Amino acid sequence: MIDLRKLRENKDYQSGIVRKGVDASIIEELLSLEESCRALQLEVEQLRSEQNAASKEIGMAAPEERKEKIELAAQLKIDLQEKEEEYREATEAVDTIAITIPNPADSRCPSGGEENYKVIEVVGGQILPPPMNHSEYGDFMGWVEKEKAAENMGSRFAYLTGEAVLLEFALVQYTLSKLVSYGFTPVVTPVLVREQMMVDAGFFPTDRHQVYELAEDDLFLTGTSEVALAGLHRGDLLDMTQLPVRLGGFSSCFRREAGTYGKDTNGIFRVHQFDKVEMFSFCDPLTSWEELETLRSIEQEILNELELPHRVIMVAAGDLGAPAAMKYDCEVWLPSEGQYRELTSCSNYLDYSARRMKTRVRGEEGNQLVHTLNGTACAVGRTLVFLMEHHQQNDGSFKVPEALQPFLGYDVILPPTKEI
RNA sequence: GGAGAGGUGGCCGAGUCUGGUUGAAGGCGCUUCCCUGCUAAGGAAGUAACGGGGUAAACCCUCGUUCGAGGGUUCGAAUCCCUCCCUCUCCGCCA
Repeated sequence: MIDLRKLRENKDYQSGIVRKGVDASIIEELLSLEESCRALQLEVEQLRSEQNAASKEIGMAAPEERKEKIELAAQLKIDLQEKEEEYREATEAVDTIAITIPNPADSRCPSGGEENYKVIEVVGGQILPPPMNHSEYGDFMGWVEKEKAAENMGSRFAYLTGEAVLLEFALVQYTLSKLVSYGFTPVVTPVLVREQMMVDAGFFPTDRHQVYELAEDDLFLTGTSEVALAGLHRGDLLDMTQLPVRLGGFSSCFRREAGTYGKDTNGIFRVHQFDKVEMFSFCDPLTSWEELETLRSIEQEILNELELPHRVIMVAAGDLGAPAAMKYDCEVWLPSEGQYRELTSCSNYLDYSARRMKTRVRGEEGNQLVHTLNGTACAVGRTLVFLMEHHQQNDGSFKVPEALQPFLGYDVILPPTKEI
């Protein structure tokens, strides 16, 4: 949720929203609704104050005076109820719009859409494609089974088999131990959440169409453990000494991938279900930008140790999700496609999600909302895609990156020997 | 799934039957001060959040809201009624 007070007092705040693609007229409308709402609030509160006072008198009054006083209070109540109804409608009108307004983009974000990103850093080269692309190599190694998956589950599903599974768990182990060394608490999160949790984490109403819903039970399958991680401190008042609260969530992630028909149909680059280790931070509002840099550096450290050439881009304002004020994408070079593709990302939500969740920190001058940030530590399936292209050898074997070797047990995986 | 008990401030815990001066006793914790070689112990005071308005501004004034959530009854609800959520105990089922 945006800060309505800031919205009316701060022009930059407004323009940050416009840069996200919201029509300025909507903001104008919201502001005028909000103003009349406050005027009504004042009236309601004055009436209620009178009514409260009248009621209080009754309690103290002598029995013979009561009848008269009750009649007076009853009339006040009728007036109050009328005004309250007006006020209720006004707040509803404000809320309906306010909940859809995205967090303003930070002024440092480039303007524009998907194409207007700014390259922050490039690490490693743009190497030539290996003999097999990730999809072919997955078949070759017997690591990915998509045909049966298509029959049983539909498109965009896959079975992961053989050493790929061992690689998956090595990746998870490796990532989690790295996060622990940075002070993250590992968390295995539930993947089903209530609607309100989706709203509070900043995903609803904007991204509702991307989420699987279990209508019978009013639950939603999360597309990232971030949702449940955020909920770990919903409604809490934290101590400054606790911050940052760093959580490393592991969970399967479910995404409908609506509107991506025909896109990335090869292999397991884009599937409905994958496992992910996610970083989440509840942070002191004063240091959240530093925290964002920390998340980014951890992501890059992981990419470097997995020996994946990549670049970091700052996502343009118009391409940011609703809750993010700024976002870095780490894009890894995908040799078979000859382009950089997103593998991880991290963003600073500032107080957008915290406001909905009412997660606060006790401060010297009153309590304030915390800032929340999140970043991908390891999106396992997609990481495998890049590993399969970058570490496949000419003889078909797979060279295990050194960082993973302790967690896997060997340094090379040989192709399966053909059965006759 | 069946039967019962319960959700009160940072925490614990009264109040609910018998609705009114209870934003809520008491305790713990915390803050400030006093006392004391130091510490501990002891004494005094203070200590909810959120929202609106006032103000140049405010830790200042004022109003409102909040006793799991949302409705209802009433002049007035922590207290009565309804719905939902959650926790605990017993039974059943179960990886």
